[in-house]
Amino acid sequence: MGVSLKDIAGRAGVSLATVSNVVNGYRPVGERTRQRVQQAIDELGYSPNLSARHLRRGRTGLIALAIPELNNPYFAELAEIAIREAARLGYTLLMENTAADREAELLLLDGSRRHIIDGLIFSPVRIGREEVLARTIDSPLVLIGEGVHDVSHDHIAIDNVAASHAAIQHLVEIGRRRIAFIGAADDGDRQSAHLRTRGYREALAAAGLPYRPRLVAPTHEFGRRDGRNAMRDLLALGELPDAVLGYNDLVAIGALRALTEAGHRVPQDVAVIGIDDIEEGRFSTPTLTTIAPDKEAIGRLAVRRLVARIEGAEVTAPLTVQTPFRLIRRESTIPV
Amino acid sequence: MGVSLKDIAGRAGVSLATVSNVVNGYRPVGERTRQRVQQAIDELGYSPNLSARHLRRGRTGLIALAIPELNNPYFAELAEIAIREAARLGYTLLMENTAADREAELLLLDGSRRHIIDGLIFSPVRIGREEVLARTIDSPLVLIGEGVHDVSHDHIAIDNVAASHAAIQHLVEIGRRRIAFIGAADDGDRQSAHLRTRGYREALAAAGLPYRPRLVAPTHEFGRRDGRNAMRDLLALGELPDAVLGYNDLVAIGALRALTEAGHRVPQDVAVIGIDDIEEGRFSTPTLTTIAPDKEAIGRLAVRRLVARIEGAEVTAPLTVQTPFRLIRRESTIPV
DNA sequence: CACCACATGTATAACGTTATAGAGGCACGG
DNA sequence: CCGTGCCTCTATAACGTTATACATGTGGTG
Repeated sequence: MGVSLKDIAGRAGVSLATVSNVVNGYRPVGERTRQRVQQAIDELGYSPNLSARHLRRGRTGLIALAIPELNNPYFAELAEIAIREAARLGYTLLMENTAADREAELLLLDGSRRHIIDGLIFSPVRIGREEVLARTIDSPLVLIGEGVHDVSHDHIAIDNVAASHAAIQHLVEIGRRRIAFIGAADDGDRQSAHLRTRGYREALAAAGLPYRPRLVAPTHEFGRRDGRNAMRDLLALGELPDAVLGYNDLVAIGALRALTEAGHRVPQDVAVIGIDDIEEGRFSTPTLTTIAPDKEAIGRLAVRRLVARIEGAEVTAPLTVQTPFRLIRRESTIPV
Repeated sequence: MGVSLKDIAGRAGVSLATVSNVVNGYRPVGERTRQRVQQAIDELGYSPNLSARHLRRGRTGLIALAIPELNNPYFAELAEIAIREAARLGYTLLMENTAADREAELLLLDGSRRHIIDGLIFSPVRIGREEVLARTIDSPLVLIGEGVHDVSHDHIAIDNVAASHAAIQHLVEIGRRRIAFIGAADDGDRQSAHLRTRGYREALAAAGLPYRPRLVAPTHEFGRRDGRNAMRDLLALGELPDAVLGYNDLVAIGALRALTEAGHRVPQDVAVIGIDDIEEGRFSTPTLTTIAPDKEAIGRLAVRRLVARIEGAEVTAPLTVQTPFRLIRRESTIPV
């Protein structure tokens, strides 16, 4: 089916090895033969078989980015950045969706897909430290997000505790006192939800505000629907907060919708803030105040680190980086 | 580095071929040996090398979905469906982003990535019929979207003319008369923009309404920002429509934002409708009326068709399917 | 003129897998 | 007791590539 080196060699009247040398420039080739070979390549439309190359050389030039939610624009935006950076470094980035599924995450680490890529950038949310450590890893792995800590891999994430702390601090500064948190952790499996809950509690304590469990709404998933439903439940209970922090922008947008539907004015009656700075929040009504992680830094750093590992930085100790974030004030939060 | 068949064979004290037979069940293996082999596999943690398998067998079990805009939730939602369907059929789907870039689209067809996947679902927007036809394709290709027509490949899309026609018809039915179109085609390269523009014009004509060029705003890209800017320009020109059709939901949401910012009430003063039915439109304020393509059908059909080709339906003639769509009324359109 | 360095090309052994051909053992019918 | 067939298992040749070792020719140097 495909055109192979052998076909080119036959056409150009040279040996197979010479064609290979022309293609990858591994060894010098005379100008005349190079031209003949090149011409044959152009005529027959040859492109190297990646599987065979990988088998022989151990490299494909492919890396993968595995994310838990394809539907979350945060990851789509991150992926876009990572794809660009990978291309800049001569790699192709493939996306894989684990759909926040435990089995899918495990399969990613053990599975045969590992054999086809040179390295993996992985954002685990359902498996823990032990499970990551237990795997024998033959190709480089860079972790992103707060799913796992203290493992012997490069790890890039924002400080989730500090991020939600900063969000609450902003709400406190504009005079809010009854601050709800939508999208808290309801069981043990999503680490960043726990961390953001901690930041929420710490910030309340720092501001001298009481922690009211009835203002904290756990959700199982973290989409718009979950945010809306949780907010509705909170309102149904008769708890009207004067501010709401969403686990992420999607949850915040869901909460925003529930508040609007119930006739509460945002931001006058209730201020709303999210985390992620997805583009959607710049176009919602009202526009959404948010904590913006430095996606550019996360995406680029993850790719660069992975490529460095692939190209032989085994000796270097695993790197743990906390990328910066900043508060972006928009219409959804104003002083009381 | 990785564990290979040879390692398992050594451990279990059988031949390499026997291990292979245990793994793929190609030939019967005695119960006792099967167990020994299985045990060795479990102990050493073997997983087959996909590159080698591909090289030998010609199949990887990998298919790819190449989309023009990762940031567009429409494609993310479509991808999610396709990934599920692929998994159901025993395939893994990889996503690739062409970023609506001409070079990237061409590379996809010629490039060496083709060698690593069994087939490709492709939504081209920058290359045309001739360029698709000119490629010698060695692995199956299914096209989606309206980028290319009448090529000798399976092709799945909605009827874009009919879709925008339906949208305009709805606006007319609720009494709107000055209907703008944001996100028209401004040059030759995006086919679906042309088609949707045509549907707009045809529907106006059918309703006996004049076509006013000043109400038609072309954009180069089709995101929220583009919709907002185009709408602002329209307003700046003093053209206040009583309804707006966006090329897609993102453009419509951008237009919505521009209208809100300018103090116009949606839907009372201006009705807004989009195309795509992305989740975001179910949570915006106001929620967005839209033309909903059957994403489930498109995603599943594309994958099934591709898998059928991979598994040997070469004889069958190329299939062209137009998937259905329907109008979903939400808050952004009410009668005058 | 023998020798060596160097530049260029080639033959070939892997990489890990699967499919083909065939080897060995055993039971059964003639 | 031999031929036949079946049931297991094994040896081995590919798949397309790259790296190593080797072969050839050409020019320069002692």
